[in-house]
Amino acid sequence: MDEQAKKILLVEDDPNFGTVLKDYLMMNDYEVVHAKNGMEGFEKFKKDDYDLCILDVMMPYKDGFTLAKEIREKNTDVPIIFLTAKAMKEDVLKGYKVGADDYLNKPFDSEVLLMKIKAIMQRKATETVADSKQFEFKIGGFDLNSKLRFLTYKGGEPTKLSPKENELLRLLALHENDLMPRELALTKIWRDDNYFTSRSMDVYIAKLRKYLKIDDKVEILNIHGEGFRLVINAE
Amino acid sequence: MDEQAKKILLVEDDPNFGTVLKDYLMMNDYEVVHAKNGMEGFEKFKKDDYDLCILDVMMPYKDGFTLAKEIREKNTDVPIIFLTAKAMKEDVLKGYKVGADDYLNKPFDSEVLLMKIKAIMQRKATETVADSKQFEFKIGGFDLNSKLRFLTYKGGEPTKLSPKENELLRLLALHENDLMPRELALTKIWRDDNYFTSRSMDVYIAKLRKYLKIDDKVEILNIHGEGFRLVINAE
DNA sequence: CATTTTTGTTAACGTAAGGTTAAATGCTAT
DNA sequence: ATAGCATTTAACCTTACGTTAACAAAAATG
Repeated sequence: MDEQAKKILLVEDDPNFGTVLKDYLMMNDYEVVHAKNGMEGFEKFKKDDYDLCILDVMMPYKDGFTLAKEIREKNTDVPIIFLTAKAMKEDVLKGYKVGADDYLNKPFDSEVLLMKIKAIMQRKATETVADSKQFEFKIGGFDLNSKLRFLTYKGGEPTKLSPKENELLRLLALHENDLMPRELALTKIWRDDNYFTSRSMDVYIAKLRKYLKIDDKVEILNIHGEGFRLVINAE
Repeated sequence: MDEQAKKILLVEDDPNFGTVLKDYLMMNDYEVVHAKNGMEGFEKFKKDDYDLCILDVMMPYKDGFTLAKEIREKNTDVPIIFLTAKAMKEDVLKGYKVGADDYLNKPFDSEVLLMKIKAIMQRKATETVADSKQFEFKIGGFDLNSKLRFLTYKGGEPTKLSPKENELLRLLALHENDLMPRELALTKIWRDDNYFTSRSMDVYIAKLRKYLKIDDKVEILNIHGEGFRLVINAE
């Protein structure tokens, strides 16, 4: 079952600490690639697939947040853990905006890190099955191809969807007939939850409703203060 | 499953280091041919098929980059790993867009090399199966002979394609009706991913579209921010 | 029922990506 | 050297996206 060693990209400029951490992780059966700065980290990231990234925040050439942002552009799903020097509130906040899964203040207990890693891997393992690999949805009379980003109604001309439209509709479809919390879309798609992103999301809901209008069995309902619900009515 | 020992061409002028490295690789079940300079390296390369080349950069008679370029002329697919002295900055390397799969700074950890080799072999293994050996495609009313670089429409006069046109169309055809990521073409064909190569690719997309225009069942669609899709519509 | 909060809708704007064309450069073979 | 390609660079244009703003409507609050 637990076939393949999970691969971790560790980006840490302090050579001592980095090596120690790497060894520790490897002792715990992870495959670890160690990059010494953000620049190198990104190169390594591009070259391979990783199950987790651990990024130091303070680094020369390219700090951890910038690196995370670049990584996110290429891959929306890799979990990221930040290592921060002190409990800087802003740092933490900034980290979550980029879609961090966790953060740790240095110095930290290595066992805690290990637990966090395990938890994240676990989460990903169960998430992935249902979520991550599903790209085709039947939504009433529509077919959504989420990989190629198009929406077809009864085999007619496909409508092209923008990335945001596509992700939002996909998320709604994953929660078909169920509540899709506002906050979920904002953190997953917009990676930030504030007044403006929320407004932006509303704009996209409007766009989707327009697309879906031709099928009156399909509608997006609002649940005030909670989120939205993609409803597919029977014939 | 893991049938044949992978064959590695090692070109390294330092006899001590070269021998040690060769032995180390052979201990890890690779078949290794060791050449002592670029000249000899190229001779050996021509004489056999290799799964990987490891080239020292600094060598008398013919340096690693020059050798790599010659190798590339004969074979666009062999992975190449460069061994460079620590002093050399990445900037210097970037000038040589030979399509290296990786770089290693001497002195390096032999385990790291081994991991890189494994990763590269793995990558190639999954890529190669479907891809590497296919040279004829039916694209709607067209026939593409990718070996001779001919594009024929309904048995008419063949159009000659330039190398880049040909490779790009072939890559699109390999992903027929599916997304062909921009980045894939840039790394595989242009061996570099920047503003200009990207622009260049667009120019070639335009050329291909012009060729394909006579058949209105065939079109190249853009998926904004992702890549292109060669669509072949039914009758 | 007045007021605040949340959502709906449309349009405008800025930025980035892609499309097109032509000129400059590079390459190869004569 | 130079003619004839292939390819890249450049400039310029168009389209696509996403955010923001402004205003309207609906729902909650009290």
